[in-house]
Amino acid sequence: MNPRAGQTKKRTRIQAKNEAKILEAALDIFATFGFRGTTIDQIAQKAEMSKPNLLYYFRRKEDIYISVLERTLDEWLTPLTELDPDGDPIKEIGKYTSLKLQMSQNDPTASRLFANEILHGAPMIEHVLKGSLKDLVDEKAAVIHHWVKSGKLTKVDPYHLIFMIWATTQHYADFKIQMRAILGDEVDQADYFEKAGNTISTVFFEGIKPR
Amino acid sequence: MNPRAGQTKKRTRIQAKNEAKILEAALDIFATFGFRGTTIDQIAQKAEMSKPNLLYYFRRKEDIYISVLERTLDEWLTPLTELDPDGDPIKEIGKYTSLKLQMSQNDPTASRLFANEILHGAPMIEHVLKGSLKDLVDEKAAVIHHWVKSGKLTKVDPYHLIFMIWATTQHYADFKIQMRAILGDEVDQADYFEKAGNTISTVFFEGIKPR
DNA sequence: TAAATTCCTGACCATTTGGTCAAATTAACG
DNA sequence: CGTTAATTTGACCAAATGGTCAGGAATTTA
Repeated sequence: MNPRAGQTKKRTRIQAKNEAKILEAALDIFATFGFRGTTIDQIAQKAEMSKPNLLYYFRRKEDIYISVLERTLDEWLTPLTELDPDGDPIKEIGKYTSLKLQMSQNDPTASRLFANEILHGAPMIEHVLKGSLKDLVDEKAAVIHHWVKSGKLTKVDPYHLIFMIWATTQHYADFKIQMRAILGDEVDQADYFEKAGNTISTVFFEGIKPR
Repeated sequence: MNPRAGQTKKRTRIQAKNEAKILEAALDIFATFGFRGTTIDQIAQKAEMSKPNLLYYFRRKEDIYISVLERTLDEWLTPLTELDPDGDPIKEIGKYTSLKLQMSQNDPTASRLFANEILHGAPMIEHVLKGSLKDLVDEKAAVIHHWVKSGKLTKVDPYHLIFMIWATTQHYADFKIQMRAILGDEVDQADYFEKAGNTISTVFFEGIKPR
């Protein structure tokens, strides 16, 4: 019987193993080629199984895509949840930025997957953006707003500050190819992301106008 | 006879009109759905002509895509060329940032088109990135480096500073849907980009650490 | 106006691709 | 071991899609 038909039947070992294998392969392919650019055959090949067998676990291409998105979303939102209202503002924002940059370094596919989805109008995850993401951002924007009010930060709009952090850090995952075209293999060296982090925090904290 | 077969025959009025119509329609569609996500039929419908007629002007889907990319590339690089080595560094970078942000506001499709292309590995424009783009960036990075050396700017890496400017400004085109999900219709108001610009220049110039 | 050229279209084709299905194979279990 | 359920596969289908082509309509040119 099809495993996804019988709601929450007991999950077999084989089932768990194959589903994981599929999702792992799918993340890579979807992140590179987008939803429409990806074929089921590609995923099946990368997951080392036949197409009908893959479709035995996920009935439709869309099901795989949604599963991959959901799986990555949690991980993606975690860093922001850790922004501590009681911590030192500069340190907290520094930690957050650094964490996001690390994610761009260690798991660029996740970033590219979302970039693709959003660029194409976010047809599958719009409700998440308007739901849990918006709630989380609203909450943390309030925290930042409070920091600004109490004079611990320069007067900036909290939302746009968050957008700036997202933009700069995710850029290192999404546009890495452009960076490599300009800087060469340097972008694959170990100290590249360190340099990036230094520049980002210098600009964010001090600004480029000499004091 | 097919207009693209006879190299540089005299361009007809009809030809010029239809080619422009096609490229305009194609920009929109390609920017939204990416190369593989776009069908020739979609472009033909938006350009108000039949598919065979469209293929009379551009023999292959790829030809349209490349034309659209090339057409937008020049416009895209212009602002950076205007960074004046003899101007005031803060003013020059402010002008550049503001110009790029304006482009995200007025022509977000162009930004999305490139984002798509680069996300997918830049298969069509890699040579441009490694060529004229790299040259231009190298040149302007040298200018910024000089500004830093002479103490007119905080000590930052020129390349990463340029990347930061690209990231923050283009984010307002590429991720507008996410912003709208979080902020609502505010993002379509006239003063939204003004607020964005203010935040960006405050952070870039002053930093978020209070003086 | 008549010939030549450009422009346009409906019909058509080959390939790709998402998805199905019956039947074979393997694993699980009493 | 034998029965039952889960897994895998090759063959197949229908729709979508990139692209072709012969010929008709419109436009330019002589």
